[in-house]
Formats: sequence, C-alpha cells, structure tokens
Amino acid sequence: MAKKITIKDIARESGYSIGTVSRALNQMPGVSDEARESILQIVRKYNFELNTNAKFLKQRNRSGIVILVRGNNNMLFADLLEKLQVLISERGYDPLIYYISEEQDEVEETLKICRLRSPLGIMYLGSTREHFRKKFHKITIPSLLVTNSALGLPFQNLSSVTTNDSAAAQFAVEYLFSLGHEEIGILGGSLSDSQAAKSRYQGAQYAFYNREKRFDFDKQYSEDFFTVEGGYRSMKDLIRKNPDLTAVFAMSDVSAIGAIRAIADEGKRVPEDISVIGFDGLKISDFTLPRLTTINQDSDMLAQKSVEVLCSTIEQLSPPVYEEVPFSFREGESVMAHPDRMDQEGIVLPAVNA
Amino acid sequence: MAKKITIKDIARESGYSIGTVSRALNQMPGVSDEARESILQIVRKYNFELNTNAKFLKQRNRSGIVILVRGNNNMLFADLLEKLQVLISERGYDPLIYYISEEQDEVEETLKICRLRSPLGIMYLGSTREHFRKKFHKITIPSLLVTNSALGLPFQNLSSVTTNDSAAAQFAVEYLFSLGHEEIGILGGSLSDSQAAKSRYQGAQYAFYNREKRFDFDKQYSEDFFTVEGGYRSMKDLIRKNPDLTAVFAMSDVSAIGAIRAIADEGKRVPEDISVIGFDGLKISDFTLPRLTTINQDSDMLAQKSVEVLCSTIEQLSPPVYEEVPFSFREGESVMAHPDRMDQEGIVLPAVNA
DNA sequence: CTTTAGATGGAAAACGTTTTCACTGAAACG
DNA sequence: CGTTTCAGTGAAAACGTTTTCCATCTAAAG
Repeated sequence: MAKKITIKDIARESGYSIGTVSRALNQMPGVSDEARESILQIVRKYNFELNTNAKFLKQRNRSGIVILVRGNNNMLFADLLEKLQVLISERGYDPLIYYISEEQDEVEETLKICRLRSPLGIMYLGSTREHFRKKFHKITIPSLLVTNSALGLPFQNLSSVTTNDSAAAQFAVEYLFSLGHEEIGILGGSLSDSQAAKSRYQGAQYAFYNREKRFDFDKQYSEDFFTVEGGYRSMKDLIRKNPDLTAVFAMSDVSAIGAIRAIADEGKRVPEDISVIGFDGLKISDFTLPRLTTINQDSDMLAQKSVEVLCSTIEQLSPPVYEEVPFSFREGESVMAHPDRMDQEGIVLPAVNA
Repeated sequence: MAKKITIKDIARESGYSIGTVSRALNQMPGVSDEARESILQIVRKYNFELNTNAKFLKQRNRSGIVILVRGNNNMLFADLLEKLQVLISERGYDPLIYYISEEQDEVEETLKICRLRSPLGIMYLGSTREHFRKKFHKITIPSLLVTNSALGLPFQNLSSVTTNDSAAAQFAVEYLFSLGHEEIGILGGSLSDSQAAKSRYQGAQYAFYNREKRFDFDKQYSEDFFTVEGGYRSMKDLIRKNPDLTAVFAMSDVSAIGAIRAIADEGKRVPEDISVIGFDGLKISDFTLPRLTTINQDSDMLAQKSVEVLCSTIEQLSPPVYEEVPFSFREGESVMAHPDRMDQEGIVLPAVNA
C-alpha cells in the first residue's frame, strides 16, 4: 500500500485550500462549479476517500440513531429492523444497529454506546424490564420504545410506539369467549419485565371482566420468556395446573408455536382439545400445522410511526409521545368453537377496534 | 448525554497527566502500579471509555467491520449476527450492521457504505447471486461470505466460511435412501444465485451417484426463494410434477416448514406419506408439528471462524481462505422409513463426516 | 466612481487520542 | 560523595478532518 493520501494532498495538487476541498467533498455551498469539478477530478484520480475517523472525531457523529435490539428471539424484530433502517436513512440520519443479549445491562450498554458514538437518539426493540425503568434516568437523549409502551413512565425523553396491545388482547380473549370457551389460559412474557406483556395481560383481564368471568391467576396464567421454549414450558405448566383448559391466549406467535408443541406432547390436539390464539402475525405462523390464528401487528406502521416520533422529538425537543397502532386479526386453524358450542350459530365476533 | 467525558477529565481528576492515563489504559509499561490503580478507579467511576475515532485516527488505523445482511428471511442470520457482533467487538474492531433488501444492488450498497465508513472488512450474510460475482471486482477490501462458499471465485480478497454443505446434503439424501426411499425430491434456493444451494444440490447428486440412482431434474427438483412461501411453492410444484414422491430434502428449515404445509394442503401426511428433511437446525423447527428432522449448522463455530478468517486476512493481507465447518444431524419426526422398508432392520445411517 | 453585498476561498482552531522526548528523583554504582 | 542509571512522569506534537471566522474579489447599486 502506497502512502495514505489525505485531503491536504488533494488541496495541494488542486491548488485550492483544505477547507475548499472539504466543502467540495461534502457538497456544501460556497464552492464554485469550476473548483468543485477540478477538485473532484483529482479525487477520482487518486481514488481518495476521507478518513472516517478524523471525520467522525471532528463532527462527533451528529447523525447517528441507534437501534438497540435486545434478545433477538423475537422474529418480529427482524422485519421491523430492516424497515426502521431504511426509514431512518431516508430521513438523513445514520442508523446504527446493536444487538445485546438478554443478560447484558441495557442501560449500561446504552451509555457505553453513547460515549462511543454520541447518537442523536435511541430506539429500543424489545425491552423494558423493571431494571431498565429503574436506571433509565441515566440516559438523557431522546429515546423510544418500539413495541413496549412507556405510557405512565416518568421520563421526559422516552416515547413509545406500540400496537394497541390491550385492545388486541381483549379482542383475542373475547374471541375465545364468543366461541364458547370458558377455561381460558394465558401465557406470555414476564409481567414485571415486559410492558407489552403487562398491557396484553390487562386487555385479557378486561375481557374477563366484561363477561363477568372469574380469572384464577394461579390456574390460568403462566409466564416465561417470549421464546418457543418459553411457550412450551408455560403451556406444560398450565396444563398441569389446569387440565380442563380448552383455549389459550399466547402473547406471541413463537410462544404459541411452543405451546402447540407442548399440547401435542401432552397427547392433545389443537384445536380439537385446546384452541390457541397467538400474537404478532409472523409470516411463518401462517404455515405451521395448524395455521396459527393470531393478532397481527402492523410492522410497516410500527416502523413508520417509530421513526416519525423519534425524529420529531429529536428535532423539536418535544415532550414524549405514546403512539398506538391498530392491530388486525388473522384467522388460521388453531382455534375452534368449544365442543359444547358446536352449533356455531349466533357466534358474534367481537369488533376489531384499536 | 451527561457531558462527554474525555481522557483529559480523567487526567485532571487523578492528578496525573494525559500521557500517563493513556499508558495506564493501554496496559503499557512505564506506569507505577499505584498510578495505574488510582487511574483505573476513576475510570471505573465514570465508566470512561476511550474515543475510538480519536484513537484510531492517531494510530492511523481504522476499526470498522461491516456485516451486510441481505434479505433477513433467513432466521439463522439472527443467531449468527449477535454472535458475530460480540466476537468482532472482542477483537477490538467495531461491528457495523447493515440490512439491505433483496432488491437492492449489494455491490453498489457496499461501495456506498465503504465511502461513508471506510471499513476494514466486510462480511456478507446470505448472498452471492450471479450479479454479485460479476461486479465484486469493484470491491477491494477484505471480504468474507458467511454461509456461501467463495471457493473457485477469482477474487483475491474474498474468503468464505460455510458449513460443509455438500457433505451435509449428501448425508441427508443418503439418509433418505438408507430408509428405503427412492422417489426423492429436492427443493431449495436458486442454483444460479446461491452458492449454498449449488453446493447442497451437488452433495445431493453425489448421493444419487453413489447409489447409482438416476436423478430426473425435471421431476425431482424445484427451486424458489429460501423462505416459507418459497418452500411452499416448490413443494406444490414437486407434487404436481411427481405425485409418487415419498421423501424430500429441503435446503433450509424455513423451506421445509413451507413444504410441510404444502404437503398437508395436498391432503398428505408428514412423514407417513412424504418424509421431509431440512437444513439449518433452527430452534423453532424443533417445536413444529412434526418436529423437523434436519441438518444442523453450527452457528457458534460459523461465527467464530468467520471472525477469525476475516480478521486474519485483514491483519496479514493473506490470500483468501475457504473454511468449512462440520455439520451435525438432528433427528426429529418428519422422516420415517419407506413403507416397503418398514422392517427397519439393516438400516445403516450414513456416516456424519464433514 | 464609490459603496455594498454576495460569492468564494484561506487560515487556523478544534476534535480526543497516541507517542516522542525530555525531565525528574531516587537507587545503584564506583 | 559524585556519577550513572532508570523507572515514572509530563508537555507537546502529531493524526486528518470540519467548521468558524475573515479576507478577497466581483458585480450590481447608488
């Protein structure tokens, strides 16, 4: 490798000053077309590239937006990620994606990243455990939870964009009720760690309340990670605690897939013995056996709103926003009417209202 | 962000000079234990970290390694990504993740990224379409294909780390043969676009050759994207072309899941009517109905080797390396012996030899 | 002719490190 | 005791940019 060629060399050879070359290279105003052209020619000749370290050192990365993904098990994230990245780029920001594992401390990692890259804002995909809420005050740049509500949290720099989890969950459970199910189980992520889980749990509770049904927490609820294994374990747990279960609301599609496996391993069938409704609307769960009946999250709109909200809080230093995106319903084959209700007459679907 | 803290601040607070702090932080000689300890304490207190841009600017080296993910459908990638990122960080480099969609021109995108970030190297997750191979000469920095072989390509800066695709595919098909299947179908990604697909196809052909079986391309092969939908379509296609099929080798787990759905939609059962063997060993495919029998890719080792190879080519400008990682076999429930061969006696598993 | 304003371009100060060099004081040596 | 040595330290010069603040130069306006 020949000696590294710098902007200074370009300046010398072109006869213009360093400042002018820099401006020409960054398409800034204040450079005549003539100068620009002659500079670019020399740049091309030497295949010159600005040194990124110097560049970023100087401008202190004033364009980065970090997307922090925690625990990549959630397949919805993969979909969201790509869309987020594109939208962020389109707005002229620079998307920086980081993965951290479940074990790492998201606040400390955030601080580390901030120190390193000084981003303008941060998006969190999949996280608000208790811990996070306790330490978040350390973070002062505009932030956004995607998929977990920040409503009610006392942070002036933390917005959120979520599906209308509560309404969606309520719909899901009412749907099961409307099909004649009485013994309905709920499984999903940790209520204390995941705000999404909490909202969905709450929505489910409304459904019980509306129907004046009793909900026995110990016999009808089980929580674990939002993973296939988690769903599997929860379902096993539920069946053990309540063998009469005829329907289950799983708070994510992957959990549902694990749950379906668990049901099969217990020698029962889906949906004949136990109906399962999921949450997410993953592409893959439309191809499983049985096809999953599920609540569909609108990843396009989630991504779009997320970028919109974060950028506007960055640009205008506005107060936090808690946006909700409507859900939709996707009918598969994993839910059927309760055997006592096989007439199918008079089943009225609850309204899909976000 | 709480005001940016620099080495200067550490120096002031510790009472030592900037130079000493720098030496302490880089475990260089010439610092007393006492000074080192007292400096480190303050560093810990503020969670201070050296600014990489400044550091690398001074040292005249760069630190970025780009991971370019194309088409995020492949769930294996999510797993790999996190591991790659961690390993790259551990080596002192700076992982930069970019997603591009299937439609974008990966070479042009790479060049754009290079202009922006001047990375030291690039890893490609999931891509070597024809197009890529045609234009790759434009890229001159050390590169690596993860999961697609670059063996035989005429590029001095392109290495690869793959599972031993050919051997694995050969094993898979021989396994089906050993269970008495004769009418075996193959489905997967595009042979002209995906080197992985090509290698797996080749391996499968060896199995046919070894058994002196004829392979009728038109009736036993169908290709589509490496997605659930792709698998679904291919399987439909295969069944139409060859209704007597009793076993299928799917070149990815997601394809296999789509294929299983297609088989079900045709009114047949897996594995009673058609056996399906997959490729990847995704966690989720161990929970489907039926559990998928599959070739397991060792994502840990893939990640580790990838980082190792790319870093060493970066550091030593060494010629390209084409590393292969051994596969393993995971038995599920999606494969059974051919009805004519139900005795099960004398079935000898082919050897798992990568 | 002046005056003014708008382009254009240059000089130089950052940005946060690493590293060289020179300077300490104290221990080791004769 | 004087000299040498040496580990430990600090000061300051890079590293290659961006960016601010001026200084020109031109052309239009008065």
